[in-house]
Amino acid sequence: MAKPTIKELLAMAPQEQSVEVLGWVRNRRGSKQVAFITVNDGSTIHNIQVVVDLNQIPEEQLKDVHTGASVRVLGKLVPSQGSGQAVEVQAQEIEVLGPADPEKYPFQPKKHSLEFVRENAHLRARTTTFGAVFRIRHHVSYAIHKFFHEEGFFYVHSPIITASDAEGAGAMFRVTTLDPKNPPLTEDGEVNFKEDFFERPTNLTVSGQLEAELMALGLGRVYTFGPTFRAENSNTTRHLAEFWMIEPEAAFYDIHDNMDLAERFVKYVIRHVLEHCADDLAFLEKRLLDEEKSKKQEERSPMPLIEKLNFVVENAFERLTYTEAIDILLQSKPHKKNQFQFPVSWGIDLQAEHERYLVEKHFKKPVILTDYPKEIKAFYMKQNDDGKTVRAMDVLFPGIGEIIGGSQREEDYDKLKRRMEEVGISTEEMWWYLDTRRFGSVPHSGFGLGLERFVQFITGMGNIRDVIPFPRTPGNAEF
RNA sequence: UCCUCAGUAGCUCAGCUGGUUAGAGCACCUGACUGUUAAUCAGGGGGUCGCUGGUUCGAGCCCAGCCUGAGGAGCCA
Repeated sequence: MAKPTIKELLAMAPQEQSVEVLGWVRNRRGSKQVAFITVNDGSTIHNIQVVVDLNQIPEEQLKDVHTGASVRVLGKLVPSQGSGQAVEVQAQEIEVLGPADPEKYPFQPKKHSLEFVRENAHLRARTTTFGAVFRIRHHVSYAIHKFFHEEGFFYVHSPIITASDAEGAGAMFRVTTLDPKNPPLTEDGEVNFKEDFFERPTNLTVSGQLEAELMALGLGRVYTFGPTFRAENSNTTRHLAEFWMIEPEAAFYDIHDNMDLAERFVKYVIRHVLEHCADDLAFLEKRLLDEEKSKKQEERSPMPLIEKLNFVVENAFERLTYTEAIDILLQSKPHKKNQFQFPVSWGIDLQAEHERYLVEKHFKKPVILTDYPKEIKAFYMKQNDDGKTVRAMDVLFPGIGEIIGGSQREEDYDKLKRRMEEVGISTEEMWWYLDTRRFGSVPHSGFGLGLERFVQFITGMGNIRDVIPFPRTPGNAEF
């Protein structure tokens, strides 16, 4: 039999059978006669209680049993005499595999601030909160693959190193093997990338979308799921320099198919987590409620975490155009009372305060905005007949803002080429992208979803650095 | 990058208008306790008050610069 995890041990019927417990000590307490050790192995949020009769187990075996130590316990699985758990392990032998000096181990059996735990990111998988978050992150990732597979989408691996710097999605990390102190120069005194590894400038990808489009125009329905890099100097609770993005792309999908897909997708994944991570969600919900006790009434969430997730699953997303959204904002109280920091008018890029008003105050549910002015959106989006707007769609969520950004793509070769020239994107370097519109072009659509923002929404974690194991942010790449 | 706030024991924090030897809870160590649930009770050890400079008879507290962190904004997913 495979070694049972604590999750499996807790589910067994206690019949005084011999069991082995492997895990990390969370806490130890007790009296002269008996000691209680709570052990966790990460398989579940629940701990198993090991009971030690001090008349039978030599003191020597217990002296290194401190919070943080790893242990192997041999014992019998019995019904618990205490009220906090159904089963427990009556210890017969305890071995400390790796001691943890209690003077130096950073975590204690008490509540720590997220800032402190974040500074100990190398050990934080051992905490209750982060165990729950990372188990949920796994289930989210699994449900994403499951959803797309069931919908007939193929998982494609887009490149991480790209030569294209035309995607316009922000500052990029240069990839080079040149000596930074002494790079080869051209006659003009510029760095000569002809001598670099790829014989041209290359960067880490900021999006797999363009490659996903190439694959979709052949495989039909595809999605990417991989790391993405942005060298922006962003210091917020919603930005990372390295994050994971999911980008489906589907041939013969128009903007409405795209919206339907996005809504189905989000609901499917949340439903999966509700079904499979109930214990972790319950803990995170309680944690959030405790945290919010110290906040003002108006800053508290309108509903508890699980209720919020059910609400998203059960209600249709509100769909409206950018133009309709601007009208609502122009009619709104904050606009009339001059309370928006950024004034509202048709053509502006919506600010966080505007999106929050629409999602949190006006509709009180997820919102999909479409048909944005072309000036504030990317070159590849399909142009509407009005000549002013493009078939973009942004899905806005309460608390975190834009969680999905997508569009129907411009499939018309001439329109796409003209737009690229207008905004100054090299049609020569992007010949391969334009080629898909020269040969057998079809309407197609797709979107990008930031995995971490999604996990933030599902777990209720306020800071994006707490939903990725080892966050990369400006000035921060330890661990 | 900009704005705001914060930095006191391993952790969470208190420290009055500048005044003598800087405090509490938790953790740790010692002891007590027949089954605990972040156990409880008694005692003990533990501090470069972020760093540098300044004002002052005297600075944890006031001033300047810097460092680090958090929240908000921009950029976006």
